[in-house]
Amino acid sequence: MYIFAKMNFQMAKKVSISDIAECLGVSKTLVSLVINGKAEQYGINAQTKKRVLDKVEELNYRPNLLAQGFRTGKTNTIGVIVSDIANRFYSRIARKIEDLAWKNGYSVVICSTDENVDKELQQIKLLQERKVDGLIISSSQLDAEFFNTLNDAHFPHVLIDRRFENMTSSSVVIDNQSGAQMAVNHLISQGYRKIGMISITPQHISSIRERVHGFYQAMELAELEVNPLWNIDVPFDNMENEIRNSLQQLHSQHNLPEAFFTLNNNLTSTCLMQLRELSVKIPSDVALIGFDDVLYFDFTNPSITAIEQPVDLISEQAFNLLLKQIKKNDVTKEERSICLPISINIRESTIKR
Amino acid sequence: MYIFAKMNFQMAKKVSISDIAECLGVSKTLVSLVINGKAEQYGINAQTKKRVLDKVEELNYRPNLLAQGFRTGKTNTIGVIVSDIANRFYSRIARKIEDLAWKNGYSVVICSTDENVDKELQQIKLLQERKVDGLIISSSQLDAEFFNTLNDAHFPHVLIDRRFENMTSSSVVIDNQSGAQMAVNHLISQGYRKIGMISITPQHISSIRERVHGFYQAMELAELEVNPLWNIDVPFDNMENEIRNSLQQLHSQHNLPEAFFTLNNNLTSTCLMQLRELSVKIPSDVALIGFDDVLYFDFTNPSITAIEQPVDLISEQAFNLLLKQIKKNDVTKEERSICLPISINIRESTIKR
DNA sequence: GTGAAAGCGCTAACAC
DNA sequence: GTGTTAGCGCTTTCAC
Repeated sequence: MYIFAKMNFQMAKKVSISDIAECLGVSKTLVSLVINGKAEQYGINAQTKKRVLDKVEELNYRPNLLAQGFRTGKTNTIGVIVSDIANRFYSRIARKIEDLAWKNGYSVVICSTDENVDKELQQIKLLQERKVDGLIISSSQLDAEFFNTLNDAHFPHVLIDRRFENMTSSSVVIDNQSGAQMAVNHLISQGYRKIGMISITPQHISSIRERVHGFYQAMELAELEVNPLWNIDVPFDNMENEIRNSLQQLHSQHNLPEAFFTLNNNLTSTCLMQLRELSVKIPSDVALIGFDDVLYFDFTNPSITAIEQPVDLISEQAFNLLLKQIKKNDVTKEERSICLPISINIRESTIKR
Repeated sequence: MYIFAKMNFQMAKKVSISDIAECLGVSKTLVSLVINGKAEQYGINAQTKKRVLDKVEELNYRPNLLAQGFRTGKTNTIGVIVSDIANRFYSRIARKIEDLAWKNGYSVVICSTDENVDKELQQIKLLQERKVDGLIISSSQLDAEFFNTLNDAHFPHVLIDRRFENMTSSSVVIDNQSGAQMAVNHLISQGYRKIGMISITPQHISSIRERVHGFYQAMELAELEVNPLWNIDVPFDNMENEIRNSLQQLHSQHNLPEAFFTLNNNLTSTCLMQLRELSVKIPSDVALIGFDDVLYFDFTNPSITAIEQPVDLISEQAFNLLLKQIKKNDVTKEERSICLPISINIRESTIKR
């Protein structure tokens, strides 16, 4: 098999549809129809069909994908736009999407936005010009209006991880609010009362906003006070320094809360590092729970409790929704807005001894 | 800027080069030449040029990239093929390449092979049919002959991370042998004598083979014996179980070595987990050093000593080599084979107290 | 059942 | 300096 494939490869010369036609003394049309599986539909003679197919095999014909794409406007390529493909959450999603795409004959073009709107916009435009058949996108800071326009133009696309109010586009997100509540309630059940939160700006990103909302709601329901000093808000591009400074200050004032809830895996890792640096004991001095679980939270010191997102499911649902649009199947109002449940992995960082 | 870009976006109708030509009463050729910056070269009147450019602006003309690609055979797209884009080493490389590509006007198509030769071959073929301008590839199990053929055909490509003997293609790898020696020597300098190695099959992958070789060489130079029982060799797809079993057995026989050298970041993580599971103290019972450093080795328990690969540099050099080939600049025999130095990050897991 | 021909949007050789 | 023309490889309408 391997050797055979390799041979095929070497031979890959440029044989076109008209070469086949000429060889066989038939028309290009016929060849095209057979190749595209429309033989039956057009009532083409079974023998003729076989002759074509055999010749295709013999000459090892491979269609010129560019010509095909040019002609049809279809490229069998989809675009994936996220803030940073090196972030573990997104790289896992990308991997899963790539697998599904491969199985369905699609290639995947990847773009990282760095949470930059202009870059994101340029990337969407470029991908459209490249005539990708669809887009799966975790949008930084565009808005409902923008995607609605895209939707009205019937350009297949699915938003993941983040979405906008009053948006008619398809989307797959997770239940951020419940996730945050689950996190806070777990802390409360362990007896923590003074709870702080470390979040990231820009805060209008829906996933962040909903997590923040969930936090406040859970605190309110438990009739716990939210101390603004314990709510640390850091910018996307200077996380580490800002977290260090804030924690140092609280620590020197002997004013750390009993627990921190961090809003994504990067914040969690950074927070862990900085607390260790300050020799703050986890969880005895300060407990730590994070949104978004990653493999290594299992063997850090201490291991870290985290809210887990169903990465594979997100990818699958998003891909299915996209494929549906590409195949021109209607996506009903009910189908197009998917919200998936989260779960919690409880580990040492929140267990009171 | 944002609003403006959005407006442009909405307007994106299909205006072609002949629309411009017609509007202006000039020929398509002229428009094409101006747009492609060949006005001077063809001695085109500055005024005419301006008229064209203005019209392009006014009508918000955007070239049809598919038509362009079809005509020229250039797509401003490069392919990146690795074993698994969700692996942190590769996702970081992909990210860096993507950045460089973006800055140079290229898009990136990503493919994961799962170390499967047939899949890899199919992907290379597909990308070639899609007429990507070049390929950066960490090849699983192809061979020098294959890539030499590719090279003879002047298809731009660069191998990273792994390469083959007698290969004429460009490649960027790291100094695996020295890295392994550095690791072993560090262990020796800390007083460890009984040193084991955990490696992965298929072992003919050059990076793995070289690391193994470096290990043996360093042991020999130090006149230390290599105990075959301490050399654990696990398959790519069943790492975890095999490592667990081997360690359990050695542990129950009270025959663990004083230190383990693991050949990639996955092996390191898995080994750490399993040793912890067995309540083996690191480094007092067994020390641990890994090839390939990742962020979180800094805050595991204990933190882990590791050989660091210059990820950004690998990406940069590979991209530059690729660009050079795409631009038809000669890559000399000296330039085409790059081997980058590694470094060591010493942490708790190897420090004898 | 099959073929002729047009044309997608662009580039480039050649003509004037 | 600028225009004419052919054609990349494919799909698709329409004619026979």
